[in-house]
Amino acid sequence: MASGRKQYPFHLIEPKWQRHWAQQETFRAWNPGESVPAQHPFAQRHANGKPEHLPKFYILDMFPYPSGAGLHVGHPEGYTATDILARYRRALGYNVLHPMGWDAFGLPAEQYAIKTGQHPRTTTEQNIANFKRQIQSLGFSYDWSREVDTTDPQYFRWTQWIFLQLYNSWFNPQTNKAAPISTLPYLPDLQRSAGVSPPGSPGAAPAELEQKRRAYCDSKRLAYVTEAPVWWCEQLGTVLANEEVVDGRSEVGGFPVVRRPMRQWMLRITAYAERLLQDLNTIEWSDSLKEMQRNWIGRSEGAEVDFSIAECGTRSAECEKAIRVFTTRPDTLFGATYMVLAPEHKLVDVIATAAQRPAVEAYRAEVSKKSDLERTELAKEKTGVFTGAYAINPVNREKIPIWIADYVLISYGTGAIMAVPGHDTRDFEFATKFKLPIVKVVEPPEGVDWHGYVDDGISVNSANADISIDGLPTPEAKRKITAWLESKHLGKKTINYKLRDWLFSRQRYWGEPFPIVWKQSPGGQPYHEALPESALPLLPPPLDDYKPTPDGQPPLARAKDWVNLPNGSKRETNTMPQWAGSCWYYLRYLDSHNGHAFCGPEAERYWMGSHAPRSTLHAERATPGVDLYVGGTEHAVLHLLYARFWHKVLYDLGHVSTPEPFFKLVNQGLILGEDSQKMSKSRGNVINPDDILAEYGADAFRLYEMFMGPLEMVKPWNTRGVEGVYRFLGRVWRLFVDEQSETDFEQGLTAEPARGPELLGSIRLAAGISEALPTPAQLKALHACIKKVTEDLDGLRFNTAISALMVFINEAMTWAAKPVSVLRDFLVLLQPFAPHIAEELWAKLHTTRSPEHAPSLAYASWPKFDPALLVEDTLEIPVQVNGKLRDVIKVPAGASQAELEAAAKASEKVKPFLEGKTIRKVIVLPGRLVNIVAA
RNA sequence: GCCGGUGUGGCGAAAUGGCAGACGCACAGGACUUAAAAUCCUGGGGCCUUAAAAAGCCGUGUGGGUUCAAGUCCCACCACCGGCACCA
Repeated sequence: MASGRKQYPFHLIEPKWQRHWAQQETFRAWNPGESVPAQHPFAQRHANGKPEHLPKFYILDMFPYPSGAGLHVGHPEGYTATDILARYRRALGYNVLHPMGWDAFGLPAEQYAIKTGQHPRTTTEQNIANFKRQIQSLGFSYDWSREVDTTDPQYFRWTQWIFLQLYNSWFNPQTNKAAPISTLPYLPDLQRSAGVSPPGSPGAAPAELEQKRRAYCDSKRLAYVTEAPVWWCEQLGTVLANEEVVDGRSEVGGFPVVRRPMRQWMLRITAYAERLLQDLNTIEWSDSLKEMQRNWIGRSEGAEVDFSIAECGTRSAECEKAIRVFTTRPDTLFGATYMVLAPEHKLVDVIATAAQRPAVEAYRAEVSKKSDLERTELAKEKTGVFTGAYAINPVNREKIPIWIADYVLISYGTGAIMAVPGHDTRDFEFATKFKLPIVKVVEPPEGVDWHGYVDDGISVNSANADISIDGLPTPEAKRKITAWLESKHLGKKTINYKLRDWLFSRQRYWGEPFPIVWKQSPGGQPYHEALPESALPLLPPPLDDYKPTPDGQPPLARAKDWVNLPNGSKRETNTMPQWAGSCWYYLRYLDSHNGHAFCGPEAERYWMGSHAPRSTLHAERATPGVDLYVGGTEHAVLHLLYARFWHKVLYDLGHVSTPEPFFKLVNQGLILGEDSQKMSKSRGNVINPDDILAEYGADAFRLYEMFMGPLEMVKPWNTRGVEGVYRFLGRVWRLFVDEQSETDFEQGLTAEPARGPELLGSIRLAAGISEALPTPAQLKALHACIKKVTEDLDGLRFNTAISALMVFINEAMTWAAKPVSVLRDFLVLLQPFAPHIAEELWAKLHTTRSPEHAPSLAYASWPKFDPALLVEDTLEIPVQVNGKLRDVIKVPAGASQAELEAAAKASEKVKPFLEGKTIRKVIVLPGRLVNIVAA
């Protein structure tokens, strides 16, 4: 790295202030009711202000997974942005909550444990220590007293507690809210109380009834158990998450994985699909992010339609029933010429004819071997098999064949479709391949081929004795046919979502154990039961071996004493996924030491905004929830959807007071390597923040990451650019300090490096700095800077704010006399971006007192800009002829339209362009521009 | 295929519909220096012309349009990045 002389002694300044802030607890945020010590800078700033009377600002970073690789340059990007805003809001007078913590459960620590036998806690603690050191060396203004660690029993105690809230709740479709399971009406109870016996069980035994009731409750809980296929990797001896499986092989090691059904815990997030979708309209997230969530939720409106079975392979009672399909295009029902069931559909066994059964079985076997990935990858060529059975199209009574094909998914809709090859791309491909009839029921616009035309048009060939939708445009046709189907009890309007319930269990060691035990009913069936809240936290057992058992049981199953309880019940051996801890950490920060609740209600209402005083400091509305959340796009759906889901459940149950957790959210853009490629070890283009810090210091590092470009943009790293902002900080330093004392300092430092901190104090202020009154030009430069920096911070435009600071410094470097008042205000503006150098220079400006007693820059008031100072006496006005720039004229600031027009016409540079032409029109914008239209 | 985003000097970028390229990097020339580093000053989109300049013309992915005026608004396209992807 090419670099000569140090621009300024950041290596002494930065640790000095980091220590100072830590000792003073400068950035501690105060909860309602807390008494602030009189000597704390917060108390000095807000002399009569109790925390609860101040407007709050909650600014949150996505907490990191403390990996062994240490901090990446992407982490400080978002962290610097939030830190700048946190410091800015403090200067404006807000009570700012800006916390940090660790999302510390996770696979790497567990895999390291499997390899070495070292407990994941040890690895995790080491990694956290390293992350914390790195983050602290950047001088962020976090309130470390609120630090959370998801693997701390005092933390995950409440993660388990929230799980119990889910477990003990059901979603009431009447109120559209979660409610305690005790409020769930149980049908047999109701029937009995109404004097009606449940059919077929006049004298049901209490035990049997109890079992039924339990099964009914379990079918409604927000946390429930099901058999679901998971990825099992034989070589790794573990189960893998979807994200850990790439092209049918494990991401680590590249070993084959297979689907295997296992008992799994699920969370009923689908119950919240509509609210998760609708409430996106109430929060300020980027359009692209909202769109991603909308797509993930995948709402589509349509109809369910019943097709009766005409010819069936067996004589089962099932054959009397209908096959239900979901369609978004009920208007094309007359064009349904065949049906397709997913290969896994329950009715396939029932309807397949003897002749077709071997082919059907073979196809199903083949499909079951394929992963979802293969199924979609091989999507080019459609495959499928005829079942031999027929159904009746309910609108035209035609007999249509029933096929099975893997392009129909069992997990969406009803797992069965009506195929309309005329107007659906996939059905068209399939019908073409298997020579099935294709008919036209939608008339496309003039000149468009109707074959496979899928957009809206006019219905044709769509009438029977009872109903006709011919001639209707698609939206009306849909409405009319759906109403008709409902009237005939053949179908009904339905909404479907792509969103699936959340698979919530992992077969891992390093995660939160479920607070659940399994018991045997008298009949021998196992059932689950929640632990009481008093049993929390439920700690995982100590183990020597962190691998799953040879028969595929989770690692916790190895701890026999832990699993088998004295009363004969057994513990749940699955653990929760890493998402669990990150679903609610922003709530724990509010009251992170509370031993009685996940968060105290007062702290919750204050910081989440529902009871916070409205801000009189800023022209904006009080925001419900976290005021600003910054993090990477990689969490656009999963984390941000899961957290919103949990928050809504807690809201329904009265534990939190806002329906949404994160009011405003910004995604920082990825930082690429110097070669404009994604940073990766294999490419060798990874930038280590520690190296940059050692070379240029934290302030330059912070400044550079913000100066690179807009926060949300993807942008390549350029270490030369760091040198640029580093030079800028050097100019700031030289503006303030006396050259001779600086030279003496350096010589002293070379002789006795150990005396650095002491020598730092010997650097004197530059001679030109005085209490003199600023000149109008100086005030203008300062106030232009205040205006620009303030507006840019409000708009999160850090790069242009920094350029305004540079413009100011470039001008101030030319001043012989430097008024202290101007320099002070400048330091307040600089402080959020480069806090260490700003604090050091601020302390030097207060030399009358010892630096320890100087008012803290961290709580200095943000300067207000005075528009009157920015008014110019003369203005430079561009003059255009026919929209092309011809001259720039100088006019007095108050020049009237007529004066401007006259001055423009008088310009020697403009005249030649008006020669021989007639002036048609003159556009004069006073103070801005003159445009002469001539022809 | 669908959805979202982005295209501006050698590079990162800036620009309420109103002087395109602020600020910074890299580069070139100069000052200081025995020399270097550091620092300071100056220059710079392209074309045309010229000894040098001035003036002029062109210029924000491409092609149209709206407007007195378009990087900015509208229409159609192209390229790149991100997400989803047989979701009926």
